[in-house]
Amino acid sequence: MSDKNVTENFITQIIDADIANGKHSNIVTRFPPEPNGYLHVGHAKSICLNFGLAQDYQAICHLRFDDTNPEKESNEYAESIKADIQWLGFDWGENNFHASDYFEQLYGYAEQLIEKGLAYVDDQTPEQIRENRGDFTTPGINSPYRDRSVDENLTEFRAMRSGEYADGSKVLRAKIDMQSGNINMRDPVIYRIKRMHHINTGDAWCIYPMYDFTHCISDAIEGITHSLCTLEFEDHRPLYDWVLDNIDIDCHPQQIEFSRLNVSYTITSKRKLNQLVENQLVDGWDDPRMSTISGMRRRGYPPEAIRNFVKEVGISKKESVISMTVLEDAVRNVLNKTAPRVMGVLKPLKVVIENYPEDKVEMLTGSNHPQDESFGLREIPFSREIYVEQDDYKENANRKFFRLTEGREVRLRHAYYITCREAIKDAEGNVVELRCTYDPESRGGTADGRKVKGTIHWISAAHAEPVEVRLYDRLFNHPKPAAVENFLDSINPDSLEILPNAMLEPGIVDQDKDVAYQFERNAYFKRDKTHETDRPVFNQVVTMRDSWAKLEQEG
RNA sequence: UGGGAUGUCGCCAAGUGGCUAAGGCACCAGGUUUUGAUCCUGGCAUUCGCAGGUUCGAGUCCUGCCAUCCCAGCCA
Repeated sequence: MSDKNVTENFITQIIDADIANGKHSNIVTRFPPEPNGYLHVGHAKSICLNFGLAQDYQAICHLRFDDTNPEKESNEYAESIKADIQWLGFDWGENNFHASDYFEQLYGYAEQLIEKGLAYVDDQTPEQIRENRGDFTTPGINSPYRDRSVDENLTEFRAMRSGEYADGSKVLRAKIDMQSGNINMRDPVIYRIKRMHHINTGDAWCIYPMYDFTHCISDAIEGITHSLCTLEFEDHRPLYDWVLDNIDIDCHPQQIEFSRLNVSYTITSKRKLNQLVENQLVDGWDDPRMSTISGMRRRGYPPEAIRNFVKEVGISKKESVISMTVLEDAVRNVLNKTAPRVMGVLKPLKVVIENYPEDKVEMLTGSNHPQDESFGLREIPFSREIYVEQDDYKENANRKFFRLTEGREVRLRHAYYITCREAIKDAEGNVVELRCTYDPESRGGTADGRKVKGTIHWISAAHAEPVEVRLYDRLFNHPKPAAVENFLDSINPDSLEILPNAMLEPGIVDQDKDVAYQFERNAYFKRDKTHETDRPVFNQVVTMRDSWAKLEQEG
């Protein structure tokens, strides 16, 4: 991969051309969320694009809250958005703006449109406006108020601002073309009356500008050069341009649309995500199974992995669904290089090594990363009673099973060769303990040239630290849950598996909370936010590739 | 029988008329390995939605067709 944040795409080509031909000396981008919810992977794409482009061109990217509809906005959301962007590794510096910072200027531009005869106050009811807008095949009908005089419009609009009219009783509309094939151009509403407390301007206003009027002007005020948004705004671009062409402003940013990011087996609709939270189908917005940025953070995804993922996926105008495996691969790639290796037994099975002295404890040396010596070594206690993974024993196993079964010898990672002698079962026939013997000459895991195919992980029973481990699977069973009639029907009932009795090698529970570990042969894990020293909880970040699981499934 | 967009390998995605159609994921086959992990090697589109046409030469240009997505909030 290149050292750029954003690989070449049709947008960088436009930018390069604009710089080459002198249209711009450099770029200014912006990420413009409405603070009405939590950010998800889809937003991550936009953040990585806008901030990444700014870094690549040594330019700046603004964070602008698109707060024109106080109905759904809150400071809590705004704060979470900032935290998510920072966590992803981006910095807006001094450039945190709000559309509401421009309310006064916006109002001025609205009066300007009125003075030019390009906007009018409409007294029709919302229903009348909708009816007269027409539909895809029927042109709209001009409002009876469309030809009010400039003076009357000015008077009416000022009265709207000063609070003389009830909410919803009047709107300001741009006078464009009720016959347009593009419905956005059929005299779009640009101001509405809404008596509502605003998170930034309080009760200063009772009229609020609409997105289409606000966004382009905000971009222009800030000197944005390239205004990047998603495909559904393609139809709005003529309106974006119309507004800027018809007010007195000397900056005209270029709106460019790209396709949204969809990841298979996930959902990115704010409404649906909210439903999951409301119905307590997940543990809040940051549930590790959620596609929210806070969810991925809690899960343990490294921000670098998300950045790499977005970069890998690319930018285009094609509607697409990216396989979740691409995201997981990005996570594994980072974790493989950064995660210290430790041993953790998820489903413990006790093993007694019959020929090992009862009270002996010896310290064995293990490497913290087999491919990177800089991770150093650690001492691991070994004793007569250990735990191994339940799945590492199988009765009547065939030759392909390189693990424990009666009479088979395996290597204990960093320790000794042991041979399984007998499985002890309870009354129901469940294997509850293994009796094994070890080869004292094989300390460290090497012996005479005997070939032992299998190496398994283990933990000294007396030294094991009990932890709760949470395993995650996809939240939905359907690759495109949003396409299912009722997306809740496609929820995977087994997306969370709690293992309350996992065992971890000593010395890990109190380590740095920001470290993700590889529990060798299992998966990558990271502390959950609820983790306490006396009640440790680890989340599975992502499994490792498992070709054995495939073989086993095939039989 | 409105307007806007998109169609290159199972999923993404380069390609901007001229050598054998990049790369990643997935998949398959080998090798190394004290993680059935990692790593390494090799295989994975005679063909670019379809049909015509222009050209010495087309995924790239033209015409027609087909498929899919978005738009009728006083949401963004």
